[in-house]
Amino acid sequence: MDTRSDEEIRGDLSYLFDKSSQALGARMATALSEVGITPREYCVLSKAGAGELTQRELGAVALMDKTTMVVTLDRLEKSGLARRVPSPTDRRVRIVQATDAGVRVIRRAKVIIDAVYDDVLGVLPEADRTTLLDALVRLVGAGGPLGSVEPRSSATV
Amino acid sequence: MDTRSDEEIRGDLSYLFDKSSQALGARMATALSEVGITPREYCVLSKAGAGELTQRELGAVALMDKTTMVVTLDRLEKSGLARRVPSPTDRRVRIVQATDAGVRVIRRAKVIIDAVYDDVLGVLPEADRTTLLDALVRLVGAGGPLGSVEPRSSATV
DNA sequence: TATTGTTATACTCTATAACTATA
DNA sequence: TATAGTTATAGAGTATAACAATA
Repeated sequence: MDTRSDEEIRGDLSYLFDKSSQALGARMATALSEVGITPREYCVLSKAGAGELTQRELGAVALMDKTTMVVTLDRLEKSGLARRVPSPTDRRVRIVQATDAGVRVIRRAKVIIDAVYDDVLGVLPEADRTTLLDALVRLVGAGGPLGSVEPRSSATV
Repeated sequence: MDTRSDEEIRGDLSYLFDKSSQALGARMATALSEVGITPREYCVLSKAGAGELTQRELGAVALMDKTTMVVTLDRLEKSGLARRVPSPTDRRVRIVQATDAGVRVIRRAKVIIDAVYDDVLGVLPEADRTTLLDALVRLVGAGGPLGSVEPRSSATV
């Protein structure tokens, strides 16, 4: 598909990141379809777990809009993997829980995901793998050039 | 925004790639807006150059659908950065050329892009930077686990 | 008056299908 | 019959605004 040489794409950081993200996402979607969920559904379902979080909190953790959360949960509920439980203390909010079937799916999905990671990273020598992951965390993590801005203390502003 | 620790996100390769791609894309879009083009427009315009490629060929090189190419070129033409020239040999096809203004914009954009790359990768020690880029090329390049499949010789099939 | 979750709506990006004009 | 480019359209994904129920 790509007609450029390895040397050419090495200088195109945007392409390297975009392609990595897109290709891994596609692989993951294919692999997870075996257990009948999408990567986004796994993200939500695995964070919901036993059920401590409200829809709003879950949206905050999974970095998605509350309206996106609604449609995601609609699908998870329809396929019997999650349920919305009314909060006993606040009748506005709903706690999200993975069902028993949902917990089983998460467990199987986790195995699949780890296998894909191993398969992808397996082409790299152990030392390079460590450097790659550490470098990405450095770039993307708090304070990094691609991470969210650290909330400064008001004194520095 | 992200409430997880560095140790947690280190195990989430999908997140690392997605966030890298998304955050760099956002930074790049902001930086390039200074010269009035989007990353996608830069991609097309820089590959068009003096004008050797048809719309279809340009779409193949830039990895985008011909209908996406149409709207991208419509915008580039409207802002005076590219033009469609009828091919002298085939009246169906159109050669895409960057205008003089387009060439100037590409040149300025290239400086901006390199500055962003330097700024982002600058937080890494030189050795780690090399390992990171080499590793990504290995993963994404031809034959890698996230790359396009090499067309095998018919003998091996 | 503010908040949770829902619905309706719109916007972007991208792709599919149908069309035209050529070959 | 096939191809280059265009148009129309539809599908994801995501976001904004208005709304109902509740605080």
